[in-house]
Amino acid sequence: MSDPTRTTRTAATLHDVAREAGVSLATASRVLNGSTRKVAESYRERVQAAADKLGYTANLSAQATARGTAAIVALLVADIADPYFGQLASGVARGADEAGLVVTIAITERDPQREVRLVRALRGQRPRGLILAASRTDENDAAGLAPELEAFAANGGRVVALGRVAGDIRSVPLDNHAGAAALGARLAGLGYRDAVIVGAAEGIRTSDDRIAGFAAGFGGGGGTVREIVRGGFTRDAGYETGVRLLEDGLAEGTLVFGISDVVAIGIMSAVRDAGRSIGDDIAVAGFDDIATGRDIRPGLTTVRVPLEELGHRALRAVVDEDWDADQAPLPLEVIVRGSTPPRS
Amino acid sequence: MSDPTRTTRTAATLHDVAREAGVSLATASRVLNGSTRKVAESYRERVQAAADKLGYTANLSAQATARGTAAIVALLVADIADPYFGQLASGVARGADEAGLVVTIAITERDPQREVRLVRALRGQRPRGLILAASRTDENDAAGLAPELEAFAANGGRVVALGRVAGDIRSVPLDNHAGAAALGARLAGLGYRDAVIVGAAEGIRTSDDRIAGFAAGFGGGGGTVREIVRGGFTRDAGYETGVRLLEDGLAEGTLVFGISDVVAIGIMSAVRDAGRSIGDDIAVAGFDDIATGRDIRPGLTTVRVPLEELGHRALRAVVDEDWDADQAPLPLEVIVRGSTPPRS
DNA sequence: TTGTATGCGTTATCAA
DNA sequence: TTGATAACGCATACAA
Repeated sequence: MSDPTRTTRTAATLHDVAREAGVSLATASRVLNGSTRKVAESYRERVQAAADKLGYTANLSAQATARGTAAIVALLVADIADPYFGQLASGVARGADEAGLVVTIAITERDPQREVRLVRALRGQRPRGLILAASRTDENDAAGLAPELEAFAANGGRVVALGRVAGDIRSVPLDNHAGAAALGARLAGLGYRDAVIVGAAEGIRTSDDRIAGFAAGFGGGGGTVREIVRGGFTRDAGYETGVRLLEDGLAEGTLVFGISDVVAIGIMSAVRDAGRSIGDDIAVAGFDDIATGRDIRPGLTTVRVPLEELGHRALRAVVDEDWDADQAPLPLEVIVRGSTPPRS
Repeated sequence: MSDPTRTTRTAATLHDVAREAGVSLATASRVLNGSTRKVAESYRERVQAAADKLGYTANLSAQATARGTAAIVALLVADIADPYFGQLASGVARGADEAGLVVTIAITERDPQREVRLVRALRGQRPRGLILAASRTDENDAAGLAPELEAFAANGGRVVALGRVAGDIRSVPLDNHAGAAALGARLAGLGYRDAVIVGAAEGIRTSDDRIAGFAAGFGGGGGTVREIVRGGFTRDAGYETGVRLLEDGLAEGTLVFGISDVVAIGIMSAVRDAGRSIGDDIAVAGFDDIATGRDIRPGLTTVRVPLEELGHRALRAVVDEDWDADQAPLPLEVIVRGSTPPRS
């Protein structure tokens, strides 16, 4: 304020702070941003005082250029309005906060081409890491995602993917197959004999794994998967698929397994709108255990995925130097609620 | 690859591209990143080819240091796992994508102190703008948010807040009061006479406005607000408050207005868990119209807030040069569903 | 421990 | 139109 050389329209720089404190740029840098603390207490105080007075905030971009890497982690999700990704992002954000990183978020809209473009753009930030939460499909490879990721990794960036992926990529293990198998077995044990699976398009690994797992578990328990229908990953896709299924005729006592809770909830609405009842008439199960599943009646039977924890782990995978690649997958738990009453 | 001076572990720089193309740094910069296009076509092509070959991606940090501002918009939300903020963020992300901006997200956890810290940290990115979606409370001012925002604005950053705020701040108008009043009037018209309001802590403007509006509308229609209870903004807060209300005794035919859908849904669960029924016994209404409200039965009566659009507008407010400060607030629409059946 | 000087990848000014 | 070159704000190797 007393310094006429500084205009109000420019944020205080480290230079300003150093001058104000009467020390060198290097010293100011060390006390304010440096990690190795070797500055005399008197200087330290003066610099701090000057920084406070000037309202100094380190210019992260400049820091990043100087250091060659930014304190950023980029998160790619299919749709941030989807509670699945919301909870996941929540865990990522928490971890980032702990690690002193800023989270940059990008929406793929489940478009592989778009995803590649986004990765390319995000690379420009030179983020510490890239977390891919979006469903990886075979199409992605066709769209040229792999080389982009490799380039990023080659430059010192860390790529973390949910579920397993090939290449030089860390991944947070999540055994969709086992979880779905446990669900299928449990429901077979409850007496269900006929099931329809509403999945996403073929090639989406999460969907494929869950379908295969459920079929295995349900079949192993004596049930039969009558049909596998392909829809999308959204609530509306679930609803529409549900409507179609009902039009084609769905016998009483049939179990419909939606590939995710969001889809399952869409199916439930379709069932109700068709005048059928959930549970004794048409049973519905999902996967993920999003909050809504607890609040609807009957409650949605599902497999609990610790999404927040999953996001947090993904972030740790970016940050941790000694990351254990062979860690145990996060525990999945079958939760039976009213949407699949015991069938005698 | 054929160039031995470039190691694999370093991303291609503009310098590399220029050298590869046999042009100057300046020229390369102009064709690749500059806006004013005045480069000979032959050069342009050569530069592009070189960039493609080398897999060049502009270093956004360096760009930001040079330009003094980053192509970033920072978004502050209370909780990204909350569908309210999820949808909002979705709109922001869409707008950012259109404007060529990257979205940085930070979670305030509804902690004013934390919010101030975050704003401070985000300022370091020198983002183009800052969108405050978190509920602004009077405490914020006490925690010193205002000076931080002013400093940001003084340095050319744009602050956008949801709802109205004081100072040199753009805001996306949202008439919570009017929306809640319309809801109250409508419900009074349906025959409800006694209501309890479950709000958030005093000082949270969104909550205060909705409470006041509802009271006005409901009272104007001949109803009486029996009680105003203070809880939180979460589903669990709604649930707990609901439990307490029921324990204290809630007469049949009472209408409970939750300050947001999330809260209202918590209340509904509490009502059901207490063995009471939603609708004819205890009626419940919310605000926001999140997706879940459509999928539960009975459906949740609410006020529809175009959240995605709200987020998009917030981003436009950051970007647009000719922003109309006096634009009409987004239209809010009362949606009556089964949770508030007509009462004769 | 402190300061000087150089570099980080871009942009932008100013000559050519 | 194109090309040197000086910023941009900060980190850091090296010298003092």
